[in-house]
Amino acid sequence: MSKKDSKENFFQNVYEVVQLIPRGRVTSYGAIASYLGAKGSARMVGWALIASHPMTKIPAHRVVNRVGMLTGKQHFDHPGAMQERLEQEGVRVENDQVADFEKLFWDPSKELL
DNA sequence: GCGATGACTTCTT
DNA sequence: GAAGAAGCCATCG
Repeated sequence: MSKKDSKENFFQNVYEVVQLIPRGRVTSYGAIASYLGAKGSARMVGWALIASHPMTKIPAHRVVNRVGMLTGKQHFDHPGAMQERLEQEGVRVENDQVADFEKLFWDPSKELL
């Protein structure tokens, strides 16, 4: 831990935020990135989830893109698991897209504030 | 070491 | 308003 600390911190932050997402709620990569200060680097958030998925048990299915589309469902154990899990939590998903995404949107910088 | 790709977002045409 | 291109940072080939 010396120079890599910054990067690790970013990953840790993502895990914390995603784990703090209330059940039946979803968020976007940009929101997390912006909250962490990586505004513009939403891709890193996605990478963090990929790395975190097999590492930590975080509800990555609660994280979707800006339009609420389950873009990363393919990265789950089984395609469709993401949607099933969301529905299991009370989130309605249609055509790999979160219904009422704006309503279920969970902004860390606003809700967590 | 350079090029290409990726669970995205935002600006510009 | 919609479509295309660029930007961002890290990992893989």
